[in-house]
Amino acid sequence: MRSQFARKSEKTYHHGDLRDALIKAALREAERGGAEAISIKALARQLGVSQPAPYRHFADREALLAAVTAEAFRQLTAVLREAMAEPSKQSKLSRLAQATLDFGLRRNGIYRLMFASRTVSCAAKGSELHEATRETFALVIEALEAPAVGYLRERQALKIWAALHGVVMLAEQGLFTGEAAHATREELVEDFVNETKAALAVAIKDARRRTKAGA
Amino acid sequence: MRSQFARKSEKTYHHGDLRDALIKAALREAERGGAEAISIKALARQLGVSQPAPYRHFADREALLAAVTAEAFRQLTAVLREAMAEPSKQSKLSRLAQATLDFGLRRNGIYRLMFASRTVSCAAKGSELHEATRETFALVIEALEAPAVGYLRERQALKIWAALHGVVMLAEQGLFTGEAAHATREELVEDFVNETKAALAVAIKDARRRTKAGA
DNA sequence: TGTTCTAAGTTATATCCTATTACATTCGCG
DNA sequence: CGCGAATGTAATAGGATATAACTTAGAACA
Repeated sequence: MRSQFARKSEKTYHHGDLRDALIKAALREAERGGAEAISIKALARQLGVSQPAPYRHFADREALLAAVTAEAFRQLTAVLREAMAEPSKQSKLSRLAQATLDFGLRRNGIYRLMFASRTVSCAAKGSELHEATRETFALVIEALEAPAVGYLRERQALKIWAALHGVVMLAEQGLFTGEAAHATREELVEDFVNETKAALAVAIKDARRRTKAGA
Repeated sequence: MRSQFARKSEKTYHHGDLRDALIKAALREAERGGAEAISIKALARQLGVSQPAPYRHFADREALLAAVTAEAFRQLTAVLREAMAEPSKQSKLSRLAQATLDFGLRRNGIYRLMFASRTVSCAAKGSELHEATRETFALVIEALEAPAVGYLRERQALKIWAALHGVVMLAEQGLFTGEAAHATREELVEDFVNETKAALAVAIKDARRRTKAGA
């Protein structure tokens, strides 16, 4: 693999790994400015190739965005997996939650690309992007550290996942800076984490009791 | 006020109320397609004025988006106020929550304009847009139907507001259509509503007990 | 090893969009 | 009624997406 820097000096006809370089460069652009900041023309310029060259690798801008978003989801998955793996007094769920918040705020442009654009909802069922999002969600379920009892886990995972995104969104909007913000974002996230744990414990106990009664 | 249709037939030099017509037309465009679907040029064409005419009313595209977003917030506020006002067996909070979900899904393009773009976070403190968002949030606090005890209300309002947005986001992403979706969106929202009520009741009772002890 | 096929570049071009400048028209107020 | 400000228009510059037709080099096989 030839880097985009090598390309600039060596000036070979073929870039070597333009597709990958485009995704990486697009991620950098999205980091500040979200999806709107991604311009195929500008990327081509950056990488030292002609303006239409990227179209050899992506049918159109949407296709590039989908690939970039998929890569972003994989990065988030990696970050969350790492956060869950490191030894800590906190629960896995708490670490996943705080890591999500951190990712959402620190890399907000990318985060908006992932959750606030229509790219994901347009992804077909077997697509790279669709798979990447499902893998991330699977990690949320794993973080609950609860046995699979019907769909209880999935339901609680959906709830905490939704709540987390809401906190990131409102934080980005600046709703935490006014007089309303006597709760920090981290505190709110921890609230949601604790409520999730409690609800999950109750629901599972309840389900088991019912199973026993039925047997 | 002269409508954009009158403009087309009468063909007067001055539109009459171009600023307002632009905002209304832009809202229609945003309804399908979000912010990206708003093109100043296309709007001008629709309204039968020259392409640069809109720039007499908005410094640039961002300024138009801000005005459109502010109008969207006012519409949401109106919808929520109405939902809260109508007689119902449900609590005010529940009605506000379900109405928000409905708005977020039915008018998703506009919703994304309001919550998923950087327009709001860039709004200056005294701006029209900033005021419109604060008014909406004030309604959330009102829906709690709780006395002001410190910042307890604000905190719970933030939490339910965040959770609601999360549900809308994930629903739009299609996370409710897989095997994980044995809970409908409405059920999840109702869960959050109930948790909020419970948490609020506990917190207020707790705060009062402490006040009494202190007195 | 040499030929050829194909993937991955290039240049040229069409079309759309934002935004500015300089000019024209009309509204409203003294 | 006349003049200035508000609100239009035409012309134009510059950037973006996307396609078509042409070119190059890498690989694959005789």
